[in-house]
Amino acid sequence: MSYFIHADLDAFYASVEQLDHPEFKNKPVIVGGLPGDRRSVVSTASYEAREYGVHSAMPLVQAVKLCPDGIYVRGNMNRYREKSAEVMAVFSDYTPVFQQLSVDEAFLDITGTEKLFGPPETLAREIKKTIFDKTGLTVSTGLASNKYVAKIASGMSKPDGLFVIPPGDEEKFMMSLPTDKIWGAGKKTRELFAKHGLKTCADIHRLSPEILRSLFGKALGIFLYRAVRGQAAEDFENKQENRSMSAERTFPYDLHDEFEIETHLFSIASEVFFRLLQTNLQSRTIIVKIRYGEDFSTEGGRETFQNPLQTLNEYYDQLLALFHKKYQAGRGIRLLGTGVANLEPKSNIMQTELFDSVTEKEKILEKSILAINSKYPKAALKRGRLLEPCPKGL
DNA sequence: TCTGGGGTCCTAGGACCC
DNA sequence: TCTGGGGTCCTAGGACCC
Repeated sequence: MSYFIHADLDAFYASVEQLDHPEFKNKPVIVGGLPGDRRSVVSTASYEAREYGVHSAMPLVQAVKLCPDGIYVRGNMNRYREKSAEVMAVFSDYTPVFQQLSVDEAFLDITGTEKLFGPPETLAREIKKTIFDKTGLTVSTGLASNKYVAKIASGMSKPDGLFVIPPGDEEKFMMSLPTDKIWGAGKKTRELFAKHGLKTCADIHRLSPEILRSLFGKALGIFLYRAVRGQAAEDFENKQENRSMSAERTFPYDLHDEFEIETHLFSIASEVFFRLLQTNLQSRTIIVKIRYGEDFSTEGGRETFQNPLQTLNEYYDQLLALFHKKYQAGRGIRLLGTGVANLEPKSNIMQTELFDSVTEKEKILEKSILAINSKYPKAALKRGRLLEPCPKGL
């Protein structure tokens, strides 16, 4: 028999803030921005703040209206990652087979640990206690025979709970749930459920695979068929990683000025390229993303090349060309983004042959400049080329 | 309400080749 | 002439997750 725990930290960012600032304890803490920040969104609300109706993804201005006396902070990802690492280290003390899903949740495969740690439920309680003792954070947990059901169970144990689904009860448990508990069916799919009068998982359970496929499409249809039977565990078993890398920025006021637009494009591209350099990956595809202010519409563009990108100069050249191909000149820009895709492990085979020594020197120089820029971000914003080609004969 | 940022996967259609 | 089918690669947009 297999056993999985899904563990999910409660109101993670807000809890870390309360931990680091004891005066925030038992107060409504909202992470995501300061009152007055335009176009921000709530990232995490403490349970005290949720009493006011504040929740994740809510526009910050609305949160301020609901909870004017809340404690607002922009947040500090580095600190949250640090705390996350402490938690993950505890998990790995109990099982080597654990899968981190995001900064605040993980699956633990505890199959076969009974001799060491006792029955699964006992172990789940011990893990919760250890996390709290060592990090001061509370964690919601679900225990089941597969990951999917464990994930749903942990969601129902919030906050600071443990929800156990005994082996054999997976299908019965799923059937008892309303459709909005299905992990993997979001807003649009729930609208479809409503349209077809599907209120509970049992309603979906009655539909044949063929009907599900015709209503929801191939992949989603099959997924739903399995999900309501408590069998959808393999769906995220082999999630591919490192397929793309991107950065984007929403501006408090729409951009119109070309110089400003290009400056931001360069700055965002530098950030992506620097992150790419810190991996052993390379990319042949660049992506641009533009969101217009007036109607919130978003457009993308992408281009794939024969050979992997070598330098930031090259990346920025191509990006700028692609941007101007897609941009509807004159419209105000709310968001700019760029990224690289088709990531693959770096191969050094062709490089020395295909690329001349100028490119090699350029790469080395760029690398050190980007490293300096990341250390002193104030000095980093610089439009145009990082390095101009050396004029001939000088 | 006026809608972040960083990801993954799916769908549909076009281009191209055999 | 007036048009198959499979495979692969690519693009654009969208759904979803945390």
